Amino acid sequence: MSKQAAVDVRCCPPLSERRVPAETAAALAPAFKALGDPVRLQLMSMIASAEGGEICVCDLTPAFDLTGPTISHHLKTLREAGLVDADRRGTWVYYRARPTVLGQLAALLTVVPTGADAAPAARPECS
Amino acid sequence: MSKQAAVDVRCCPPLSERRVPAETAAALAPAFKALGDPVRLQLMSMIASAEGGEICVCDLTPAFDLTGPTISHHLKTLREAGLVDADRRGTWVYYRARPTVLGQLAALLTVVPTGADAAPAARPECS
DNA sequence: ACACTGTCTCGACGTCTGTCGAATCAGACA
DNA sequence: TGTCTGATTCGACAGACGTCGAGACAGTGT
Repeated sequence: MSKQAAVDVRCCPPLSERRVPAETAAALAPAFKALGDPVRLQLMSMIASAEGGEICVCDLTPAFDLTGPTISHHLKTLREAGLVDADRRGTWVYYRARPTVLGQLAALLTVVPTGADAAPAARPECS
Repeated sequence: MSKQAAVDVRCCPPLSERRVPAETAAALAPAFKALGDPVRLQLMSMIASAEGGEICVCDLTPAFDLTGPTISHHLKTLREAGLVDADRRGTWVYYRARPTVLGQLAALLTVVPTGADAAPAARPECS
């Protein structure tokens, strides 16, 4: 308890809109740092895209060439960054994404189409 | 040259939409890692929100309680992550944001309001 | 009660990171 | 040319990070 403090910050004016104050940077940086490892980025994706909104650690671990303790460590990092929630159910532990925090980070990085375009259509949608 | 290789990856289906493949994670993680430091997050913001789209290192350095070399080191990190571009003009060096990469990261984190989702309003929009 | 399975914590290790001061490089201007 | 200022690179150091094996903890089932 008392961990997972990160990202209490009010909200999220785009990075490029106005200068991010030091406290906001200090609160948000840990979340970015947590995503700054390939393994954790994949874990985050597997959790966020899981059927039913949650996924068992037992499905996460075998997807990597890493030991259980190492995966557990990475999950802890994601948890402490406030990006995911864990929930033990019987023998297994399920992880669930916290869309709010993810949304804050996305909003912060959103590139405002400086000039005309005001619509949030800034979703490259990829081709 | 030859540095700043990061983020050549095609594009950006939201993290929560489909599982991010290992190569994509490996390519994108360095960018998140670069933003995972409070100082660099502030630097990135100052650069991205600068008037005229660019800002002089001489305006960046005095904004922190850090030495010149340290700021220079952080700027190099942002450069190598492909997040900014540097441009020397006479005595001064100007930094400019690369909105494309920023947009990719934002798209990746975007929370799709996928039908039955606990969280309403995907874009907190801040109040 | 016991054993078994799944997950986490602990301690250790080598590597990477953030910071600094000193030295170097790039232009401007006498 | 020489000197000055702004920015980067270099070398060093303490601390943080990613990884592992061993052990502890939580539930299930016999």
